[in-house]
Amino acid sequence: TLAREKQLFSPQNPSHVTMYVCGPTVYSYAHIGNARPPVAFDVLFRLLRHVYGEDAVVYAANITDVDDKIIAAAAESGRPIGEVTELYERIYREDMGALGVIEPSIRPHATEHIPGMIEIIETLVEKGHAYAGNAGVLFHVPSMPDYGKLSRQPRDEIVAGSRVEVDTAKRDPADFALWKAAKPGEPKEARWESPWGEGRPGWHIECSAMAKAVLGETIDIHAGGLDLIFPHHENEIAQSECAHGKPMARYWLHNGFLDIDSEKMSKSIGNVKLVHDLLKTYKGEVMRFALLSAHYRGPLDWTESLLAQSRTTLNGLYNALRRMDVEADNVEPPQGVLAALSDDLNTPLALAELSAIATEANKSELHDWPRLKGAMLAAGRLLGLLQQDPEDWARGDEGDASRIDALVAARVAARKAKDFAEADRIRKELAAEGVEIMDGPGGSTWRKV
RNA sequence: GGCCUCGUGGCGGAGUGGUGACGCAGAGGACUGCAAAUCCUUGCACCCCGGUUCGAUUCCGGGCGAGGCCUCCA
Repeated sequence: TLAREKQLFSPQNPSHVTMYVCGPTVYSYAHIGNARPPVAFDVLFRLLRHVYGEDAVVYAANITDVDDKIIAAAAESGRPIGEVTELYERIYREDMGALGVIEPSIRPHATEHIPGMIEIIETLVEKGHAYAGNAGVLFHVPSMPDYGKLSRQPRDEIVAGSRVEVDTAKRDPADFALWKAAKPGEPKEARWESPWGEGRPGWHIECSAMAKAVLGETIDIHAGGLDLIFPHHENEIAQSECAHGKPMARYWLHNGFLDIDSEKMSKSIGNVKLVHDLLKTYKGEVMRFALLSAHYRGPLDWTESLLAQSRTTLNGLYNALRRMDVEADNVEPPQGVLAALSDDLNTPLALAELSAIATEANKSELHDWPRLKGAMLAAGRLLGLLQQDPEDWARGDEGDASRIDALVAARVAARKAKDFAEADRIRKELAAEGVEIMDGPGGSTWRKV
């Protein structure tokens, strides 16, 4: 984003590659749009680990557990702040896990890094980039000559077109809060001692401090949603670079927005879809496939038809794996898939490559199965797909498999005896409960549709 | 107003200065007792207007259209 072009990635230290993605504020359930960055950059994490080695990549995704919204949510429900944040963090992790997101290397919590935040703010005050007032400490935007380089917002325009309320405490209208003085009535758990009295950190400083603490002053990759470019990431840059005198991140990546049925997801339209709820209807892997079906930088329109297509395509891929009933070779990911992902995470192209391998596999003979199955699974590992047992996938949520197995066996016997009326009757009976039978030369299999 | 994306066939969605990826849906065929699954075949796609070029969906300019950001929304 900073360069406005694709660049060749080269880490500062190939044995210690660092990436940071802004994580959730844990005060409620995550919606499907919230899931896009964790899923997209999970693929990046997997790719980097493949290229540089599992232990060489350090991925930090924070948990924002102090924030106005959290305070409000806690007050509203009458529960302690810690209880609210713990609950929603747990749900968040479960939801992301269901989408195939592997745990980042580090999950820093804002509340664990307050001293680090205070330290950076002190440095900024000392260096003349920040000043304290009654309401807290503010970053002085004009003190940074190249402020706005990420969003390319001319500073005057920020002020002229902004929705900023005139705040007399600010020396410049663009100045933003580093430290917010506690207001009367605010809960104890949301205030910390500081050189400027009791209060809590501003949003932006949290990420600056956490990134520095767990990854260092200059990180390789910083990523997040498009909407964070301004002001969040712009302000992170301002804080970190003014405090440390070096670039905060060498590469910035931002994912596009997710729409629902061609409309922006918003509470006012009433079309917000929570991951937690969607998981009751769709398998997490189907949702992940849908999320990866568009390039991460582009928009993604979340529709019923997208989900249906994703499910069908994924079924086909699992079908191919199921057919190859052999031990898979442990092979490198297919070149085409690796090349696609290496080119700015081109997941749609990678999925196309995967489909091509599946087609080849469906045409192949036994002696090619270990290699092709291995190739599909290796590609799947990079994408976070196809890691389930194909039999389990086919059987879906069907609990009583033995009863179905018995019926299928009875039908096989009927067919052998050329009693096709009985065979068709059994097939019809199973179809009524969503079980589809597939007859092959080697016998009959079934799957839950 | 400023900054920034994007506009590809029924749908999703890559990509490229010159033989129309891939998936879904549809049509035809093979296979099958019939199906399903699978395979094969099939689809006069690149918003409009100029320009550059032997040739543009791809490069340049201008329109039109859609969307995002402009102080705490991924």
